[in-house]
Amino acid sequence: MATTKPVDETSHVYLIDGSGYIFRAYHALPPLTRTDGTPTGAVQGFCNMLWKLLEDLKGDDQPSHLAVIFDHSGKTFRNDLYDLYKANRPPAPEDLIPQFSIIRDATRAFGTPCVELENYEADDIIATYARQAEALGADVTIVSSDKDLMQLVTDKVSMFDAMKNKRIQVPEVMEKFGVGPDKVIDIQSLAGDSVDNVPGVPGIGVKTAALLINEYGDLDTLLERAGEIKQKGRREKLLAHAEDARISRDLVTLKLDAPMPERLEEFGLAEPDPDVLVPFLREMEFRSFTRKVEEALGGPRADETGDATAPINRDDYECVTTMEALERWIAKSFEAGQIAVDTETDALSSTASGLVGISLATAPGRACYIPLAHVDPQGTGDMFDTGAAPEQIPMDQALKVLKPLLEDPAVLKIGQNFKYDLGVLSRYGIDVAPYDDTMLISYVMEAGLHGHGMDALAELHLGHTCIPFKEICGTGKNQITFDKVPLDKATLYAAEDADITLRLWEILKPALVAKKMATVYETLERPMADVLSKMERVGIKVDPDQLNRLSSDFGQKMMAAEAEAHEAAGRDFNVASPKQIGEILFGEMGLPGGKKTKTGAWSTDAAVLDQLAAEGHALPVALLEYRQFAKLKSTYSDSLFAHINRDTKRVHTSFSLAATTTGRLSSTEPNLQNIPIRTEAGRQIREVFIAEPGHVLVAADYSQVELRLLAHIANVESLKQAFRDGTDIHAMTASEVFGVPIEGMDPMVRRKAKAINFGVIYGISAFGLANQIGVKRDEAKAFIDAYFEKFPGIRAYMDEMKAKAAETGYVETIFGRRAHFPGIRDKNPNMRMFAERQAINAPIQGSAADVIRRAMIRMDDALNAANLDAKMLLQVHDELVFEVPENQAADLIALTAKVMGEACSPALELSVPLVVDAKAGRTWGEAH
DNA sequence: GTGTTCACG
DNA sequence: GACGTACGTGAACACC
Repeated sequence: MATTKPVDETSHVYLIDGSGYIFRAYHALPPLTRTDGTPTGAVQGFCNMLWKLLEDLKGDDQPSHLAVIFDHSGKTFRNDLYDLYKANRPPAPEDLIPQFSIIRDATRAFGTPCVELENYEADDIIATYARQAEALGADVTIVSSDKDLMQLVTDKVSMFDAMKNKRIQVPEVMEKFGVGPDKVIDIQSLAGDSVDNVPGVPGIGVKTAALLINEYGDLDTLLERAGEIKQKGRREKLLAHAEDARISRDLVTLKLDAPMPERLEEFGLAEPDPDVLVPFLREMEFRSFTRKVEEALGGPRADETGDATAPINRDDYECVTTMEALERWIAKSFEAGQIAVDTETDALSSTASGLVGISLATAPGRACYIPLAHVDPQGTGDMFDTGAAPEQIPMDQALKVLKPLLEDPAVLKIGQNFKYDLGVLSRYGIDVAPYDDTMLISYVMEAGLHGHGMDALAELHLGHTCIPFKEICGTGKNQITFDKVPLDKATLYAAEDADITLRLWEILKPALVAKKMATVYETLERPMADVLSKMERVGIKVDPDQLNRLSSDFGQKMMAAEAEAHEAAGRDFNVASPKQIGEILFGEMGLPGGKKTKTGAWSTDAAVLDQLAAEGHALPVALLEYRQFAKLKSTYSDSLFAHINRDTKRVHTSFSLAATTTGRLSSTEPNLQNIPIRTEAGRQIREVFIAEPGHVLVAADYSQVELRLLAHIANVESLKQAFRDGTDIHAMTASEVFGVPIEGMDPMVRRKAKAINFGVIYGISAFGLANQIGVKRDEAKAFIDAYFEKFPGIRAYMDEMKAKAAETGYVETIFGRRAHFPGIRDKNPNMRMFAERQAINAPIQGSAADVIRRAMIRMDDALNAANLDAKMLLQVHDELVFEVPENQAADLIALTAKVMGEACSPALELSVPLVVDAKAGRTWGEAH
């Protein structure tokens, strides 16, 4: 921060014209944006200039005092003098506007006073301070190249053009205006200024004005004696526009008695505080600039404890191969109280991989790798392998001493995507606790802004590029598993992961608290790692024989459909190629093509083929048939079979906690959240998911959670009442919108209302609704209008979410989870409208995600308390699937209804009931 | 690697 | 007045 120090003859006061800086910075830099979409180009340019100035001034010209002065937004007293003043200025560019206030923050972050005053321009404040400093005997430098300030130049006051690195003193002013600084005002009054819309005298420029002033002495004398001028044109112009010249003089004359918001003495120069400036620059994501500043301000503050942003030095990592060294690291870990932990395995799946090694970090830069199951890198790995494995601690011995550390309640274990490591270690008998997860911390704060994998976070927060996995293990068919990586290379990679994780935690955890997102993290995210890790490990049983039967059945149907398609087309072609299908249908057969894909190719999706089939063509029917069975076979029956775990004979999906913008989970390898249910053929896949003998599957799903939450969030009394009464909500909507009684309602009318209800959740548009229910666009629009008429609260909700997103860049769920939409500020209207629909949908979808997360987190304790041997297997957004001994099914159904139904309390009292439908069956299909 | 299609909520 | 649009995912395949 600036200090207070008196101004006297020894002082040198620097006054920076901030507004001039801003515009120069804006035009000098490309339009950078931060990851959240905030434009930052001008901010960076400004920071660069300010930093460079401060650096350049070290030495002879070292300022004693320094301040940045800004124009205040809005009108000034000059507009009262002349209402056209600066009237022809175009408005500031749209992406500059949000940067004005950030630049003021930047100035303060540099520890530099930041001055502005309502009703005055920066120039007036600069003028007032300059004269005051001069009167105290100080030297003054005005950092600006604005000619309007040249009237202030004296032998004590000079200007400095930071761009051209040029000092402007009396001779330079003389050169520009042809007169001394004391006559600059007179020149400007005559010459005017088209940029500021100062009228001046038409036809008189700087050259002529200088001539006249040098002849007549000053403006007043000139105007008095204008009649004496010989040249007719000049004489008449001056006589006619004398008043304009006087107004111009009032406009260009700088105030020397502006009120001073701060005393000059308070501008005492001080070195920027790295603890303020560095975090600011980092938040702005000026990565290389941040590092530069860091180094200049005393270098990275790496000490014994290490600093998260200190340079990463992989040479300091230790490969731990003796018990003695391991004991040393364990002791250090207990001492540190918090360590980063990362596991290396021989495959990507936490449920089907062997532990290969563990890395630890006790402080930034202090990390080790403990290899446990590395083999000879040159070895073939088969029974003829004679190569010796590298020297390492036997796994059981190492785990025996690591277990107390990893389970110690006083030592926090920090991981990145820790669900993975929890799962691996759990299979080796270690239940890690307590823990933090940097991926989840990042997700809670910045969902929607960027990915949350380690590479992305390291790049973002540390400006560090991690060693690519490919570089260690290779790629394609030459890829090796981690246990074959030589220990030196493995150590670099593995220890770096732990090091980075610890550094990320040191940066992210305080930010989590500062942003008040710790509650969301603690109640909705962190516990989920445990819950999901357990579900993944349990897996779900599938019937392998049944899968095989389905695969061959689907295969036969594919072949039949393919033959039919070839027959209908009159030639052979690749039925799986949308490109060839398009060529045949819309080229050779000359059918009228409907939709195009976004690349301009003919669309051949199911909607298009359905349409053509309805028109009586045979080929699209065969293609639809083929596609259906090809999908079922490749994506489901074949894939599920391939995913059966060799040891458990079950299928173990992996749930991603930080993949979606809204808070939903996703499921991969295999995706068990999109198992078919809508068609008869597809439902056969569901029948393959079975329970162990003596057990049943129970599927418990929320009934219309999203609509219920919408009713609650948008506070629509009639909808809430309908849910309380247990009314059929779509019928009720139809009745309201179309004015028909619920009794004996036409199912088509109800279908339309249902589509509207869903449309609302998705951020409805007439086009989308028309498309969905097959009506004309204006008809759809009429439905929507009628809907909003009946439920004005919904429209208010939508407007509110759009406004909130536009203002803050994010929207929130009922439990405070945030979803960010950088596209909301995109200059492309389509992108913006897309972001608006997302912003409407996210609080609803995200709140539903929060609700089921709360239920899942409580479920384990609830099952234990009820003495049920049920296991939670899957989550499908609004549904939980359990496996339970047959005789406990009824109890489990009652329990799920209770736990899921009461998931919001006590944190929140929902104004609508949450209804849960639960059913038991021998297969997943049966449980529906 | 990108685009298209299609499975789910 | 034209433009392109329902929200959120993951996997397989064709094609470059």
